[in-house]
Amino acid sequence: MMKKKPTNPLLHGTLDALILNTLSRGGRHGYGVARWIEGATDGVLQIGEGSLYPALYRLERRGWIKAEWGLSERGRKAKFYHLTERGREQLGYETDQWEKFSGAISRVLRPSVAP
Amino acid sequence: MMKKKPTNPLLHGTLDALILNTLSRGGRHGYGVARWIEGATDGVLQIGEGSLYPALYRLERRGWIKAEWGLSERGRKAKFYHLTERGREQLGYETDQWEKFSGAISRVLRPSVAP
DNA sequence: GACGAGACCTCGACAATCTAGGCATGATCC
DNA sequence: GGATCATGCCTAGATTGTCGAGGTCTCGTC
Repeated sequence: MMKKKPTNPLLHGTLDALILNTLSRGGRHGYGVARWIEGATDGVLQIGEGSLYPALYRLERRGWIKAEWGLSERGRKAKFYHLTERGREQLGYETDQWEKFSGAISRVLRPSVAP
Repeated sequence: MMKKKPTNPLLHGTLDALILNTLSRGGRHGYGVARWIEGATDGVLQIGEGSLYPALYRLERRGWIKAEWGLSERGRKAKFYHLTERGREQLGYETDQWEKFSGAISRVLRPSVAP
């Protein structure tokens, strides 16, 4: 059977860090952030727009990113985001958290590695 | 500032796999599963009972684990769970998913690793 | 006989994601 | 000129899973 989960709950909580990290490589508009993450992971991570935009607002509300309107490479109006100083700190914190927890989970899930 | 998230959203979706994996090492009662995971991760992962028991019911409802009452080592009545055949398949599936997604996330968050 | 730890259970709140829509514009192709 | 697609933004509602805070019962110990 192997019931497939309807969605992708593993993304839970990591989307913030993914977006912050993406923006730490240079400003990008929202749509571009999602495309970049998909490309960088060979399509493994798919960011739906219903997840993307709420996440961007959340990050902006918390002062971790800032937005300004501009024109995309293709000549359409687009909202460009860039990391703030506090956003960069937050990225560091969340990256640490990710390594700590994902490491712990991996050690349980993939046992029997000789020490 | 580095606002600390109230809870631990990284656990989202991985708790099932953690429980299934724990039970794949031998039957255990619910309380013992939580204690084992905490011990195996040096306390990094803490499983609250408000997360634990709902998760166990979920897994049982889906046919991945089965329960029977018994007596704990300390002589108290306890519900012992063990993996079913479908649970073992599911564990394989979820472990694969975890490696796939956590690998993708790690590659984004920790870039610049020479190939 | 009080008290803590073991072991179970449940309710309500909450946070984050997903589904599924909608809008507008520019490019491409028939 | 019209259809269609990709780009780019936005939102409402449902869903899911975790968490906090409560509660019960029993055993062992002091």
